[in-house]
Amino acid sequence: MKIERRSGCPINLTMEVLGDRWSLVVIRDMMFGNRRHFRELLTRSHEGIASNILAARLKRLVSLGLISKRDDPSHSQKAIYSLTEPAIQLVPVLAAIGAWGRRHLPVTEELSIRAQLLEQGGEPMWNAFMDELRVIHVEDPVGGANGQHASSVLARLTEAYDEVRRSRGR
Amino acid sequence: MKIERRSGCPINLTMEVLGDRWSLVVIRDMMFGNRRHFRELLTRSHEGIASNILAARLKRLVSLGLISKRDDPSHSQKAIYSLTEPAIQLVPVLAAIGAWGRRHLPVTEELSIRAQLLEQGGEPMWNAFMDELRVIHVEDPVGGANGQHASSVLARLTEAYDEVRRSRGR
DNA sequence: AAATGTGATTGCATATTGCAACTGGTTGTG
DNA sequence: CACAACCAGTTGCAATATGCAATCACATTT
Repeated sequence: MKIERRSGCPINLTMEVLGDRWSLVVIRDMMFGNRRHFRELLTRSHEGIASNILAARLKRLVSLGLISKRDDPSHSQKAIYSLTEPAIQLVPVLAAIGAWGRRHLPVTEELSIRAQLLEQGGEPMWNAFMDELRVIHVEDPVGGANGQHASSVLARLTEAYDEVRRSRGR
Repeated sequence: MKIERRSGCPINLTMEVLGDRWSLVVIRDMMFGNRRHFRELLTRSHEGIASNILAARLKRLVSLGLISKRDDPSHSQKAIYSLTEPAIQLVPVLAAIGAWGRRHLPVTEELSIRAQLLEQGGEPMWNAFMDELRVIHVEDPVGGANGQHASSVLARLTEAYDEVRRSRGR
């Protein structure tokens, strides 16, 4: 995948890589929702990404080295997508973006509770979260995709999210 | 300006507002380069943004409330663009993005020195910087556009940038 | 009067996005 | 074994966005 490189500015280059409508949303779903298969990303997306766009984004992110793709041993047709180290290091970026969006945009409570916890947790929580992501995406992507690892930060975020959803009647 | 609102997730909503190739680059130039006029943003852009795209982005960002536009008293045709409070609060986001880009993308030294200093400075520096931005963009946008205010953080960043440029022969 | 500076707009080609339908294959079930 | 459900995408097509070069109407400076 060619990246334009109109300048060597870190902000510009990051926008050339992630400055589109969907890339960060896909990474968000993989990171916070542990969506690891094409169908999961497609059908459980709150925003309703189109299948051709999802396919194009996944291909692009793989070629840029932000995510990896491997066969799922349980099903010859299934593929497991995993975050790579560069994408895992986007945790502080997503935390900052989430904190900003929560303050300045019309977010809903259930979908912003995780951003709030992540902001409150600060750097120690981000580091713990990144360590967990390394286990389930890099060290054991297959087991990680199947939920075979205890992840305390991810579990706390997910629990808080489910809690709000329940209390609002789902 | 309509924002789609495909979901109330803070990350999604932020991408609906800022998830394109140019918006954050324009905000970056206003923030770190104090570019406050159309021509400045157009001709002193490292990336060479096209004039119609710049015009469209400025209009959009004004309508979203991220930047404001007022007449320049020194020239009846000139307009001064200023960051508003929401855009000023993007400082931590840009710091995180700059830090990530500096680590994972092929940045040049001269264009990443500011990202490095901003990362090292941490939250105290970001807060001081945001205070300075409030002075030159919100409290006195006209004087701020003319460089009439002492800004220690911005001055330090700019100085470091000029220093690297000189030492590499510009 | 002429040159330059100002914030844009226009025309046109190409690229991206969004949506719906569809493809070729695998797995699980009665 | 037949058949439905599941799987990762692809295809066709319309609408929108981007990129580039030229141009515009007006203001200020020389």
